[in-house]
Amino acid sequence: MNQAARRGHPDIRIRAVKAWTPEHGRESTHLTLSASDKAELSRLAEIIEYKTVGSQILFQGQKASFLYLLADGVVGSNHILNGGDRQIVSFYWPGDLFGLAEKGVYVNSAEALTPCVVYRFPIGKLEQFLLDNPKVQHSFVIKAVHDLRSAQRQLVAMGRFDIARRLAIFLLDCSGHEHYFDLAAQALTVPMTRYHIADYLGTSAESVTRAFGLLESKGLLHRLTARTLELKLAELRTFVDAE
Amino acid sequence: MNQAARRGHPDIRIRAVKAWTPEHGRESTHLTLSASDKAELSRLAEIIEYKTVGSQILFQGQKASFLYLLADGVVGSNHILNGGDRQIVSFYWPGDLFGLAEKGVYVNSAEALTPCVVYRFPIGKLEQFLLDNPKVQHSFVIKAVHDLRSAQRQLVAMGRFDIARRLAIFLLDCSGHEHYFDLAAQALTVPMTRYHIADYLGTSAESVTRAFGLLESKGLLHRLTARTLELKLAELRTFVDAE
DNA sequence: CGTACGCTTGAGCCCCCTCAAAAACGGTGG
DNA sequence: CCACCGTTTTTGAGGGGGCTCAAGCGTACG
Repeated sequence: MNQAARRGHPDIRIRAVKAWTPEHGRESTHLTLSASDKAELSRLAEIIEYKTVGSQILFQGQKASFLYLLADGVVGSNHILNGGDRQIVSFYWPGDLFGLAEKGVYVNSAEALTPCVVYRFPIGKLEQFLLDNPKVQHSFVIKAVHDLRSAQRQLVAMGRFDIARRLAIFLLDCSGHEHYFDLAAQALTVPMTRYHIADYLGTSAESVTRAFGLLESKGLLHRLTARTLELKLAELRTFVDAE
Repeated sequence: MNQAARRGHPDIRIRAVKAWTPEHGRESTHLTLSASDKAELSRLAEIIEYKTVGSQILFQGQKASFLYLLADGVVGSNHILNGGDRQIVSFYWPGDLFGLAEKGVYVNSAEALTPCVVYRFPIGKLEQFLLDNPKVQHSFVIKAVHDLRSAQRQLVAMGRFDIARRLAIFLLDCSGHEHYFDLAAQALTVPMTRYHIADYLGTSAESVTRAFGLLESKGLLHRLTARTLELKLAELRTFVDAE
């Protein structure tokens, strides 16, 4: 078993951009929960650590008893088709919720792409807590809407962008996550393999490599190693915007 | 102005499949709201009719002041890119919510594909009502999660299915909406043009036509007219499942 | 009855997929 | 510390699905 109970209590934070509230001043990337809400939430949950890369956290088709909040690490959520093809539906970063279900059954599997720490909430207790705490439930609405927007953005990318542009968007997304992007050096540490990226972008690992080659030849990034990239954020953005 | 106030109060229903509740017996396609909740909700909203096909209900980039509940008709929600390309992010059917926003601004435009009737909720009032009525807010969580699943399903289709299969999935989705699918005759009345379908499937109108041709040649459907199709549901499903 | 829009069909080309294999990398044990 | 081995990444060649451009056809509406 590659999971273990823990002592320390990592912070409970939910990563989301607000839907209906205009932003004044500096953007905040996380929702604010009161200290007591955090405390009560953490009392509902179990903290679980997945120490080995590649651990399966939950399985498509399994009875859905828990909702997961990622405290640390990166998780990939994928859907397997009859033919065996795999589509990664989303990557999750610290502060994200995962364990999407339909009629009580998980819709996708979830795999740890790095060592991970998660809060695991029993669905029933969590639902009751949310009904008793409308403000917290409101945060969950915002989070769901946030994830819906992300999915739609990816949908637009899949429908209208070629693979180089999809990759550029993906890298820009990654660059938004502090722990994996060194602001000083503008260096991104990509936590996933070419295969994961390919399955996320709806293409093949070979095409991902070729797209990296193209972006590099255009001077939009520089490969220090296969998994550490020096990004030119502004140039990548104009490349994407040029459509 | 192609909108007008109305007398009658169409039913307030939210179309969604539950996330964490296993289904016992017959599936219900809509959430249940109490009569009093419905009454209070309808008091918050304004009923608006869009009588002409092609009416723009809201615009990408506009300040988001309202959330819309579709009571009758079909709506397309699309995102326009710099280059002018259009991606339809979702079709909405009676019981669906639309008007997705980020930081107080609509992310997509919404267009009436048929004459439509909508409930228009002022966001501020609606949010306050949801905070005061946790059970109703819970329904909105379920609905957001439902839409998230739909977006992810479409993502899988875009990433892993060829155009004929995407079209088949789309037609199967359409066949789930009573008003447009005649169960007795197994005849679907498609409310959108080839261009709409193409922009939804991430392809071109020409390719949509050719995909129709392929499905027809395989005996999975029969075109009575361009917009009325006799579907062989079971055959379409096995075609999709064969991947 | 004409015109605009939606639908269909055809021809040519390009992006990207697949198959194949080499090169680079990382971890393990001697 | 180094040699070995599996995995990951890269490169190459060939073929096909789908895009674009173009034109003909059907149909609804003024």
